[in-house]
Amino acid sequence: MSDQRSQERAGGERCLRAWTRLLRAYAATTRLLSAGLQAEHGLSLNAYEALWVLSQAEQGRMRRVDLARSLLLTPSGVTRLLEGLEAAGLVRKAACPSDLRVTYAELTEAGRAKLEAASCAHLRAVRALFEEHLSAEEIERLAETLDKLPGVAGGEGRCPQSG
Amino acid sequence: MSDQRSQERAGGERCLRAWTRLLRAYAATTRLLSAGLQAEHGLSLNAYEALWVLSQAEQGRMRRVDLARSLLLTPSGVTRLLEGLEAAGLVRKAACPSDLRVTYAELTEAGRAKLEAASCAHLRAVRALFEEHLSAEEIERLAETLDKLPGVAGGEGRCPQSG
DNA sequence: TATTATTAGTTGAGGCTACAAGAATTTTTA
DNA sequence: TAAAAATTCTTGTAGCCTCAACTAATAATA
Repeated sequence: MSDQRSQERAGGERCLRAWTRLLRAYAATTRLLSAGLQAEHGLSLNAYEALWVLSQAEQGRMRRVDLARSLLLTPSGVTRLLEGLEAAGLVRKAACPSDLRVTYAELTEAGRAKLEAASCAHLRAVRALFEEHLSAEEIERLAETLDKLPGVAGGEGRCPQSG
Repeated sequence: MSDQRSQERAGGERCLRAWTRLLRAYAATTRLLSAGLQAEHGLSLNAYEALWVLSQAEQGRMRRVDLARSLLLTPSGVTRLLEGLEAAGLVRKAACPSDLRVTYAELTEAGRAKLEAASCAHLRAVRALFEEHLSAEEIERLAETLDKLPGVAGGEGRCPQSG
């Protein structure tokens, strides 16, 4: 009967529902979208995202640490990811003359070409996924809502290892 | 003409924005929430979810295949996940007399206790994560929207009732 | 300036998950 | 009812990622 208590519980259930949906939405959508990317271009989702982030950066290059923050990976995760991309010739290392600690990750021409080749089909798949099930307003609102969760907005993701 | 084309592009960008937010939201929130669960109870997120799903099932047990669908894991993923939970004594195997192919995953008393012990702090963390950043309506709408994405609602409409 | 703290990045070990292949057991079909 | 197909589950292998520990370089401080 206590109105307050039942409201309490409703809040908990609402959060739990949103949370499990988020987990499932991630699992379901990444499975769908990574399949095509992997089959057609041999790229994982994070590999694609890395190429894309680099392509948006000045001179197509970034410090590896910034790339990590941008992708929400640990520094070691970036090292491993770039290992593959470097082996494939899509990204190369570049030194930073003013700070010998940093190594840039720099998009190669092949990397840019690969990104362009993969983008068309990938973007189409992303659009299909969202637009076939959600209205424009729902999509917009979804992005806005997720943006408010901690660590999601902008490029200012915090590195989990040094936290 | 150009109006239509620019609307086209706006739709693409909207989808892309929602998609990258979803990726980042997953990465950011799972990191936050799994940390506590792992540190305090030695459970991964999927291990917790598995215990929870089992606890909601009749007699605290399910066919492994159904558990896989519910968690959006492959059958092999479930085998490996349950390996750990069985070794920890939280789940046990049980035979199905009517179909010798199936093995049930069955929650043990220790498993139920572990779930109960972990739930309180975990639920609090989930609530904090959402309610500190989103309004009740936003949370509600977020869950509803994600539910419309393919494969999210499918596992079976589990409306969690607080354990 | 010498020392200490911070930052950038890599490496080894290990966890989690998928995929492919295979074994055991129904179920379907001809 | 025998053969084919489908279902349930496990195992080997491999990819991707994290954490802990480490090196190297820079910044801050006494």
